Amino acid sequence: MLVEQAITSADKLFLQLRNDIVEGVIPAGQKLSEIELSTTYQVSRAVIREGINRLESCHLVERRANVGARVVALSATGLVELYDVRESLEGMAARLAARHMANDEIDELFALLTEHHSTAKSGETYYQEAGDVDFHYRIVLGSKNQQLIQFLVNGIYHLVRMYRVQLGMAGPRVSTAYDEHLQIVKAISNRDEELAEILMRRHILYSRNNIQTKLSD
Amino acid sequence: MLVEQAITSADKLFLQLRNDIVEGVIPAGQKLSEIELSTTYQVSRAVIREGINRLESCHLVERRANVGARVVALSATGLVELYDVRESLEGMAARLAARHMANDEIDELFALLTEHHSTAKSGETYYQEAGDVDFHYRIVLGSKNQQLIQFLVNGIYHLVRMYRVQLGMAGPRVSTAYDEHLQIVKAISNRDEELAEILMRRHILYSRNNIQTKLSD
DNA sequence: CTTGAGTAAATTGTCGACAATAAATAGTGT
DNA sequence: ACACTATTTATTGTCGACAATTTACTCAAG
Repeated sequence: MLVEQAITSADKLFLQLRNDIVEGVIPAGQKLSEIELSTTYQVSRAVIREGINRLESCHLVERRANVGARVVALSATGLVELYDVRESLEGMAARLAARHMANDEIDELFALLTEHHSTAKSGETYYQEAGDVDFHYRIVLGSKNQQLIQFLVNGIYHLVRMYRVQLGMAGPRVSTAYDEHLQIVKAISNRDEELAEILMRRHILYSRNNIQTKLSD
Repeated sequence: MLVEQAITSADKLFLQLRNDIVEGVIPAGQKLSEIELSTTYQVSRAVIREGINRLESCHLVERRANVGARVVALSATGLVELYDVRESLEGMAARLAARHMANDEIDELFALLTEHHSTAKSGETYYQEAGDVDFHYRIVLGSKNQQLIQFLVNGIYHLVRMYRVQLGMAGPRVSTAYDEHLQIVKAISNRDEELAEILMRRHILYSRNNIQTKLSD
């Protein structure tokens, strides 16, 4: 996993706040008061503002001039919209991965899948979700497209996780996902760009539909 | 066109800096010294830092802790990578536009195309590029996907423009683009999502290839 | 001449105070 | 009681100064 190391205190604050927001410690829609945060975290307002600015770049908070920042309000619509973006970008990532991934990277991917599969059968849902994240993460990195990597890893993934945690739909659909993952890796292994993209898009579309029906209840 | 109005002085500075960077007044790779900028623009360093932070969210500058910010270094690779991302996202935008655009919006789009076409025949290259931007812009808005709109309009479009200006390839391929635009709008008008996406992706792929060959010289 | 440690200069990070703006409250007239 | 205005309060925006860090420079040793 990519390690983001904090250098300045603004870095630390940013990472902590991002985690707190993504994991739901700070709930959606909540106002982020600069004064309040500066007293709780024992740093000056300049540091807080710096941190909030970065959260804004991740689309995790929204600011209005002279009013303040709030954690983004989440809605079923927003999550579904996000999945459309994911479908498009990760589909492209799978296509590029089929073009650019090294052979040994693909081998590792196969190994990872079987390992996750055996762990999943023992019923540990935590590892299931972690495995899913890891899988998508490697495909994205395999695209070798820095712009794409940047958008997905530093932006969209945190957003998706926040939505899923707060809407109470963490870690669904893991049992069926394994086979879909396997087919994708096979397509990449065969250097079949077209199929890799199609399968990845379907895979994410299924998740989208799954979420949409769950939200109807 | 969407009007971004500046409220605070940090807003004004951000918009000005962004424009200067995108239009090449501030060249790629240049260091953005906080002290220097604060003297030239006659504002405090806090305002400068705020502005630079926002430029960072647009991926127009890169910062390193305790070192400073520089305008992103551009390369042929980077531009091509960006076009892959565009292909994916705008393809999805065209698909969603075919699903969600209102009939009168589509009519306006047709009208816009013929108008731009007649203007272009008089040979005004400025309007050609503006027309192209306008066209893509409307498709993206027609997707009604706020996440997608956000990513493209506030992020990628500025980046693409910067790359194109600085690599000296503003406004190419306008003559052939008209027909491609027309076919896309027809597909949207027929509510043919699949075709709309395919045509948009091809359209952007052609631009990508065009740029790639030009960069080889 | 090159390499390295050590020092000096310049730049960024952080802080607390003040100014400007928006929200909340109190007061007045109808 | 209601609507509207004036005032107060709280929050964000901006500023200049200081601390921490990096970079540039000096100088001595090999």
